[in-house]
Amino acid sequence: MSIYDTLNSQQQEAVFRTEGPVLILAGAGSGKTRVLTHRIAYLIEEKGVNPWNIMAITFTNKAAEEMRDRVDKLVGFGAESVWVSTFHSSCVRILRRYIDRLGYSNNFTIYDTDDQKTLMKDICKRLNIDTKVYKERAIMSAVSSAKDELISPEAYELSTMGDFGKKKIALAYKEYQKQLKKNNALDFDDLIVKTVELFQACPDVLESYQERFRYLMVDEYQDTNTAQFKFVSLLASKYQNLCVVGDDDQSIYKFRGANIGNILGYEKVFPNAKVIKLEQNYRSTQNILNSANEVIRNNLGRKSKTLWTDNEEGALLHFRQFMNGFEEAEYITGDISQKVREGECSYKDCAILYRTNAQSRLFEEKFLMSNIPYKMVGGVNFYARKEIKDLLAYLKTVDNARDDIAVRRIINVPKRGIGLTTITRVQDYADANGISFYDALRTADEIPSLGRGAAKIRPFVTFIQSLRSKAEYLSVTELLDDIIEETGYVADLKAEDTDEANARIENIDELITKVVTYEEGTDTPSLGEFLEEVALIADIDTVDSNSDRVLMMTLHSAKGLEFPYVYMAGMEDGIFPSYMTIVADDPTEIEEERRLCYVGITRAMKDLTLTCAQQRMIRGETQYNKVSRFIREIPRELVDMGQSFQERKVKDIPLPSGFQQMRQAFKSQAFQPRQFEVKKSEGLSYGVGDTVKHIKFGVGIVENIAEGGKDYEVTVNFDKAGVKKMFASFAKLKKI
DNA sequence: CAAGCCATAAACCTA
DNA sequence: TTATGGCTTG
Repeated sequence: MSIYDTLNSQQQEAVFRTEGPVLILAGAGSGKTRVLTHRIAYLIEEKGVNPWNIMAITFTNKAAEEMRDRVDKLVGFGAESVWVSTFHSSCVRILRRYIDRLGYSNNFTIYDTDDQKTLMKDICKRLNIDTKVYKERAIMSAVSSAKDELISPEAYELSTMGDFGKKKIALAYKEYQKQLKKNNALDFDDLIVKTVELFQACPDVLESYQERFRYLMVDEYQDTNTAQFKFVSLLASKYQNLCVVGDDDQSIYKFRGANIGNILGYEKVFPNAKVIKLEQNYRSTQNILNSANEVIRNNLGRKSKTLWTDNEEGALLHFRQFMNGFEEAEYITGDISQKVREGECSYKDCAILYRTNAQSRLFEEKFLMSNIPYKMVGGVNFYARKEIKDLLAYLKTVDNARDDIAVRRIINVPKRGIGLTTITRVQDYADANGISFYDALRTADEIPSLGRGAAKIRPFVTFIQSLRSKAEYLSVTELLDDIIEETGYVADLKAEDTDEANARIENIDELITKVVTYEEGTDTPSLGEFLEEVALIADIDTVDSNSDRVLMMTLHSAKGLEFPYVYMAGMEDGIFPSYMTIVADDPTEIEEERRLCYVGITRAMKDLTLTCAQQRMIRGETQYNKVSRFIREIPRELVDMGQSFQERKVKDIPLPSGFQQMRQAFKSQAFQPRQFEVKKSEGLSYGVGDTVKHIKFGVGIVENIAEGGKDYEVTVNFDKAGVKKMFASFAKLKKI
């Protein structure tokens, strides 16, 4: 009995076919990670391949770690020499070694989205591009897509062909790359692009990596872009042992340049490719799987496959519609805490998935209120917080003073009386003399236009210089402590003594912890390596599967994960699918949303709840959305329609049958007054003279109720807030 | 010349 | 509802 006997025959085929190009079409939950890990084990143990010659590329660091763990368990020795990492960290490792061949220096900095934006803003100013007409964001995304497609600034310029707007972008693109190089910095896209450039410019480097990585495996292949594809195909072009695993139905990163053609056209690029389909699902119940199949069936342009499972039929899916987002959140949190209380599951078995991060706030509030432990993935990235970025900018400045963005970020943090005017003058001087911003600062005394300003700059330069010499012998932890101490960063926050300032201090403490953890866990810790690790960290990477908390995240972040109980919230047209894709001319955009829905449904192992709200506050405005079209695509016999929260609270109203309610939900236009009429008659549980409670204004007495069109207008005299008029359906008054 | 205040615009998903 | 930029004031 070998470890391979536990695989089904398709999985075995995928494992045993080690030579030549292989495309594994792996449906959701079909055990692809298992296949990949077993394949690595097979290569090492049965084929005698040196682990050193194997490379596996995953989507996130978390997935890489997980894969390494599993390979470790499967293979007795040598597993640690297998190169398992993400595209980005693989490329960084290669570039750290060879990027000098492209004229950068090897200690380059990595710019995150914020840094990119700062730089782009700068460039627009410099090139006199009116950011009212051409938004930095739009320019950036144009540049980014160009890079994803491996279009150089020069090639982009040629393609503009008299298009005035594109010409501006071409100009900005060119200047942007020039500045990056001057700052000795790369953005995320560059990490891939420059590696490809390196391979193309230096055949000897390419050759050495081709020899090293004789067996290549790429996970989540459907989300690779053109540049990434070029990267792997260059590496694989010598030995052709490229095994890619993906699912075209789970391609959800088109907006980021993912080229679904990479998977649909794989056989064209590698004509002798062996295609293997994994269609047996080991994760979900039949009901969940059938729903997913029915939804995704509505997409054209996909490789046909139908997932099936031996698992039991399982519970029906649940669908619940609520009056508003508050009730939706209340229901989901209540449902989770009930399940936990009754011992059905623990918190970590549950996940709430939503389309946009903004939807998380209501859940967060409810979780806090009901004392439920939770962890939110995404939102404002820890490393994007101001205080963290400030401190990191100090570290970056010490590490690479050519990084103008970092230097300019901290030159006046804390306040040193160096303002925009001074900075501009220094920048002009630097540009005129072809030196970096920091070098200009060092010679501030020689800049005539500065005048008195030069005196303010001097202490800053001295400070940085002393940090740099200390960096020679101090650990990263000590260096960071020194920076915090000398700048008085934490001391200033303490003096502020607001909740916000305290939260910032906590974040800084966390950063210190992270530095300490890093230094303890590495044999040869270095400042540069720490900064690099920080730059490439994704939110999902920090999720600890051991702690017992409810997870909440966007549908995108949920890819690759699974949970026994899944709640998909905000299932409304306009939210999911998003408004943008509904009004778009391009029908494939809806298809991408549908794939996202498919990803969401297939995260669930046992139980899936779909919820939506009739009205929802979006950026301070109330919107009325109809039930998501994706709900309609799920056969109703697979769904339990339940009773809405509203109706459960008002017991004396006879409940409509689930079927009727569903029909109504499906029929409902964006907003039907008739529906409101129903709510109106059943809604008010209070009358004139009753004491009521309002969520914000507190306790008050109802003075008047007036019929106003589709709603009641209630006048309440609040103890604290005074007399207020409000609409009954919005105010959510409770009789006490 | 810098710092604070007010008006205004903009909002998806991300390594 | 929040972030950004312009404007005013010290």
